Amino acid sequence: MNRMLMPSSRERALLSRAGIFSELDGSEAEALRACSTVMASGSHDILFQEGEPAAYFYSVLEGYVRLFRLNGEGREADIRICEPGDSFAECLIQAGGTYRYGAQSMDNTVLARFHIGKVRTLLAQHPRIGTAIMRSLSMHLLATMECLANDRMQTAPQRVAHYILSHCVEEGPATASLRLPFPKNLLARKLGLAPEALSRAFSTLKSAGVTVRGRSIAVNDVNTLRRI
Amino acid sequence: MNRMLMPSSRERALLSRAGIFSELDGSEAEALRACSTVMASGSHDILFQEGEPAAYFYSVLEGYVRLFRLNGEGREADIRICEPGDSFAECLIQAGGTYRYGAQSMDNTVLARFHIGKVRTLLAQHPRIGTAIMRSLSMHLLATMECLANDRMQTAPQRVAHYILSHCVEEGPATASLRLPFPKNLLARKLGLAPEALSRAFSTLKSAGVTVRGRSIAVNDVNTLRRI
DNA sequence: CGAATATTTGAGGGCTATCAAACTGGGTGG
DNA sequence: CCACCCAGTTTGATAGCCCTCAAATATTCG
Repeated sequence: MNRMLMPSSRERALLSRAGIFSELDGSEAEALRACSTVMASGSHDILFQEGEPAAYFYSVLEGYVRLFRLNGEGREADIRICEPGDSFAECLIQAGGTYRYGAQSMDNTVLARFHIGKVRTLLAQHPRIGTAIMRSLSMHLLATMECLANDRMQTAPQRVAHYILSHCVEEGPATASLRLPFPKNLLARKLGLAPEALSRAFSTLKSAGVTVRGRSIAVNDVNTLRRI
Repeated sequence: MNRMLMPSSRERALLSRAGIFSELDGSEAEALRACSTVMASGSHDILFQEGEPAAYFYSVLEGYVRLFRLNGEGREADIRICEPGDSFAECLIQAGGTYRYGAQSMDNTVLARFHIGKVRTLLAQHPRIGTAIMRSLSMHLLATMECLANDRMQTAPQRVAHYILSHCVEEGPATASLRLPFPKNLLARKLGLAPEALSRAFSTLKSAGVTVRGRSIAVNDVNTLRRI
């Protein structure tokens, strides 16, 4: 299921592109890298479950990981979809103990796994690593707060419009397009919707000039979309 | 509107009870305190608006502050209700620039206001202050993620039951009680509900042995409530 | 005591989850 | 090359949940 990989130069390159490493200098990056192992996992593999003792935090190098919580019986809710460059569970460096949510690979993924205890030790010696982690935590917190606010005030079509507008690239006068990096059911999870609701949201947005074909999305008029 | 206060010994005591200060030693606490000003504000005062340049983060000493976001027109959503001991906007130490949400005092409040630039300078000299801030960020992130998951999977009565169970004190065999520290409309905001929905949730919970009188809540049987 | 503020209750409607079924596209093996 | 299969997606029907508006009732505070 999970196979360990030799740290190849390709993986070193991927790793240094991870958000945690930006703004670290050579020796800091090397010290942090020394706490990590690169690993791979297949689609649907569970990386850890809510409640397990927490030993590692992770950075996604390739693929997608979903973080979720379970309710008493059966129901589960997604909290976040992690993309390449994202890290997760680094909050346990300071709020340690056990994982507070589950993590599941949603594709063939490559991950860097950091030993929490070792990284914690590093903080005294390399304060800028602490700063890098604070930056990551801060950005996650802001993103999660925005997500919460959007859940509480936006309808499904508005959430989808917002996603499109913040990920598309302009192509011509007010037109834009976008190719989803993952299947629609992952986008639905990310937005807190059932897949059916996402599909209906897209069809609502047709009248606002949004065309969907497979993973390709085209926007006729960015300004119309913004008014949704 | 906002009046500055002399740093009295009472406020010093309040301040050291703030989450940020726990686990700091005397000199670290003193250094952090030197970046702060104590201030008071009245109910409904706006402390800052989304989009304003961010110069300070805050710790609530007394009273309650709500963090919220505005939608295009009129609608607003609450993100968090901050209680005494909580800090907010400390994520801007690393993800600085502008405030990403508004903050409004919901009572007569006493706040400590920390100058972000000064605190950022302190980090190199006192790494454990950075650790304290990381811990605060981590706990906020976990709490916000839990809130998001609960919003996505729990109904109004379930959210209220969850709130009661996590704040009540046991009194007898399986019985418990709780006194709300703030009016019900604040609880409604905290749980992402309209005040009417909170009221209806309480009345639904009557059949599970929950009695509400003003701010006092009594629970007949904790286990019944847990099964909601 | 009285005005302002909270809370409750009722009626109605919009939104989205759920279940079930039809449909799509791409890959498989014959 | 084609029939088949499968996972992902779409569509339809239904129901539950919660928001909104409006009005009645409690509470709080000065």
